[in-house]
Amino acid sequence: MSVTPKPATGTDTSKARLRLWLRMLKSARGVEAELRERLRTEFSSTLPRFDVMAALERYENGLKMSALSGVLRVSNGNVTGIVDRLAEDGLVVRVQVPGDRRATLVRLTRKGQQEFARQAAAHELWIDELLSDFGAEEATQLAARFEAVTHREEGQ
Amino acid sequence: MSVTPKPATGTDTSKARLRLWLRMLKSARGVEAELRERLRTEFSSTLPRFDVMAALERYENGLKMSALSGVLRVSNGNVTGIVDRLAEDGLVVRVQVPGDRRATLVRLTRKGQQEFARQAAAHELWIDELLSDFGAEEATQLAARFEAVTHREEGQ
DNA sequence: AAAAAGTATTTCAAGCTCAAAACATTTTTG
DNA sequence: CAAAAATGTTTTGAGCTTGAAATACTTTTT
Repeated sequence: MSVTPKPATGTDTSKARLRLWLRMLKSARGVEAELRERLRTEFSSTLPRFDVMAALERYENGLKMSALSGVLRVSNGNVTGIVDRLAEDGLVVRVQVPGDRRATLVRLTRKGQQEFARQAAAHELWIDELLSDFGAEEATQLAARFEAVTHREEGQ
Repeated sequence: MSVTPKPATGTDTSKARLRLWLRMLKSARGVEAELRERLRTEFSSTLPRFDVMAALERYENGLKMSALSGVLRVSNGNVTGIVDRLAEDGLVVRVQVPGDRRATLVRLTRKGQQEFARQAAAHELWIDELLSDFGAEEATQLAARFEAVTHREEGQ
């Protein structure tokens, strides 16, 4: 009698979890693909760019590159290229941090704020449409249930 | 009085749906990242490679390149590179289709079947662990609920 | 003050991803 | 039959992604 149930392949439960995962993945990928497509055609942009702008929107004082990759949970080097391109388009700026010559703060420009506002409004409408099978209550319930998965994955 | 409710940003319902989407995305990405990491460290492989092998497993007679990208719902050109690398490793083979000199059939080799069996067993255990917050019943229920999202996204 | 350890960011190589273009071959049409 | 349309695949170019290495600077230790 072990305290932790012995993990076994082929259990009813493990099969059900596997099916759930496959569904979740298919759903999430489907919605994501649709969002990518619409960002591309309607705003000539991408999901990673949108994600970066969304993060910067929440932190008006700007974020250091490392903080940005931390918030987005992507690798350090990853953000460099995305911010490079956003900066080329004048949507963000890199600002030197006074006391520390290593660090830079990334911030949305006014233009970036305006552009993000447009995209975010469209984004919310799209999600509303794509998840229209869920009512307010069910959506709230399900969201709560998924916290479990999220929290299992290390802090925050 | 319109038949379809007028879409509006900032509704309670649309806010709830947005939160649900953000949670789903975070959960799915978290699990996916963990799977990628484990495939990388334990099998020196990747999720796309695993996906391709899983598809080929289900179709023992092999799949044409176009059918493969159709099943996986990724672009045509995408699969080319993944299959190239799997073929280099001797896990799949390209077989000429008798009547049609344009097409090739991709098939798992014996080695590919054996390797996939190892990985699939580990994969099921990982999912069982990562989704351990869901019991058999809840998992089944949720999976059913997500069919809605999947089916909203065009055929199959 | 020099050395070592730590922090912040970028660069690099490899692989994934897409849409669009290019090729090759087959089928249909005029 | 020849031209045109359709089908099957690969190539191409741009961007995203990662982990690891390289750079640059700051703080702590000795």
